[in-house]
Amino acid sequence: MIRIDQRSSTPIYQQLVQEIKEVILRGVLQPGDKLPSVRELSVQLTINPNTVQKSYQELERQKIIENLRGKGTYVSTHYKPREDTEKLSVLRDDLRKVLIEAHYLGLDEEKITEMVRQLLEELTIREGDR
Amino acid sequence: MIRIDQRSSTPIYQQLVQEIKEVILRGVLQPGDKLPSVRELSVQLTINPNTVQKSYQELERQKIIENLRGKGTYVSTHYKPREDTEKLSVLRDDLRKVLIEAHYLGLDEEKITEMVRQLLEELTIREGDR
Amino acid sequence: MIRIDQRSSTPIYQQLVQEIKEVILRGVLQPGDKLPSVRELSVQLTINPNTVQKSYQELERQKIIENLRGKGTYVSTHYKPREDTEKLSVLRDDLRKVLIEAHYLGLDEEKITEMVRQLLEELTIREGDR
Amino acid sequence: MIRIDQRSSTPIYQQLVQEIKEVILRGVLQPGDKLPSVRELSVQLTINPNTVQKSYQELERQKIIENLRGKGTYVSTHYKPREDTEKLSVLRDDLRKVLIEAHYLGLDEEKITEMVRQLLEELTIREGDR
DNA sequence: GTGGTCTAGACCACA
DNA sequence: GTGGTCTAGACCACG
Repeated sequence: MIRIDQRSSTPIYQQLVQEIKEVILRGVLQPGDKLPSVRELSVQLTINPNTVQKSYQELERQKIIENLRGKGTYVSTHYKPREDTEKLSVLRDDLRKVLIEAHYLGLDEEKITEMVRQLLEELTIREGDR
Repeated sequence: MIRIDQRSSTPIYQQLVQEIKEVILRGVLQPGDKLPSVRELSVQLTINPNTVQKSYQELERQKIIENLRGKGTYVSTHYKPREDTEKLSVLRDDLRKVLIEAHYLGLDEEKITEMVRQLLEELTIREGDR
Repeated sequence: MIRIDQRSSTPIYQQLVQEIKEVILRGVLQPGDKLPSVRELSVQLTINPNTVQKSYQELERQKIIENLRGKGTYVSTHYKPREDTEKLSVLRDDLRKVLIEAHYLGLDEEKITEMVRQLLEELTIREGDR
Repeated sequence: MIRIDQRSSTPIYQQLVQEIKEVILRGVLQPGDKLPSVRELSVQLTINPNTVQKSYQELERQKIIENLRGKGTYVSTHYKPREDTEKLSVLRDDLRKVLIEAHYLGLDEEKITEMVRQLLEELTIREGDR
């Protein structure tokens, strides 16, 4: 369900954050669901527990998951994006970078728009819809 | 014309690569135009010459600029994007990341699409069009 | 009357100690009053009986409540704060932490003082006064 | 300048965060000043570099300090507290806890208010004022 | 020389 | 059994 690329230059803990966010967004993990324990996941992915820990803490900081004392970690039931103009401006910048890159790879506007459309569709297939 | 954020977590040399690519894309620098010398630019941006050097090397590797020995560095006159399925897949992944992030910031598909549209427009205003 | 936040990072048993202290301070529970049994309270708050037990023990250690064997747990009738320079110095430290935090949240001295005043007022409304 | 209590139950990294915040608030370290490097401070305090690192990262997250790529860590020059109702409510709660504790230590309102006044005074002595 | 990441392994508090 | 903290030691990217 979750894949880590040990060879990638992006830190493992960030990959993991990313993957979990995606899994939740797609509805594979729903609000209230239990995530695997730190130890469990570390064994499964053959990475160090501390690394998993770091990812979980980052996700908790973002209010996407929450820890229930001694019971484990769960997908937040009440995640609410809050206005964050700074993050929004960062997002815009990241998007700009990607679009510039796309141009240099020879994609025209049409192809880019199509790729966006496709990805958005992919990401919004909820489990419940199946 | 070019701005570097010393506090950003993305390496300065990568920021610079990014900025130069954007400047070229927007037509501020056109094929055949001369880029500032490493020393010049390093002074102007108050960053280490080695850092500028590294950026120029990266851009040269990508065939976006070229160095004429003793004469300086110029925007390539013959840049041609080539099919690169690996880079394309990386791009797709980066785009996916941004879109996931957008969702968690509370943007719906409409707002995302609009943002893409806006950025694409911004990026394709060529100097020549003015 | 008593609220526990399972998601909070402060241990449940400490939250409970805190809450009971507050309830007594406000006079909702008066000296001599009976506290709910461990079992009762654990059911009511849907927490582990061991956790309630731990809280009661802590409160007993602080002489704030007392256990009459077989009869239940009662608010002490003879609580007397005793000079405890160590605890006082801990308190001072905790207060300092809060005040530093307040500054970093942008509160000026006036606002801080006002907040203290308000809270003190809130806390000293006794049931008997109603 | 900074003291860590290895025996304390509060994590070292949190103590360090706290201490640095206080040092900055008192003006011993001013905006733009360089903090000791991770390694340096870890040697000085005889704690693990990772622990210092964790503190620095937490402070950076709070925008109180910032990292200048390869040059070291500096006190932010443009810290601006931003409206954060959630943090404010946590602060209020913490303050309430302290005040309750104070009552149980036998302090009356007058003494509490006086202690607050004293601490506020202590904390707002800036280096520049000396 | 600076911080960022990761591993291995240990201990502890909490429920 | 769960996560939280800490240490020791290693490697790496960046400037």
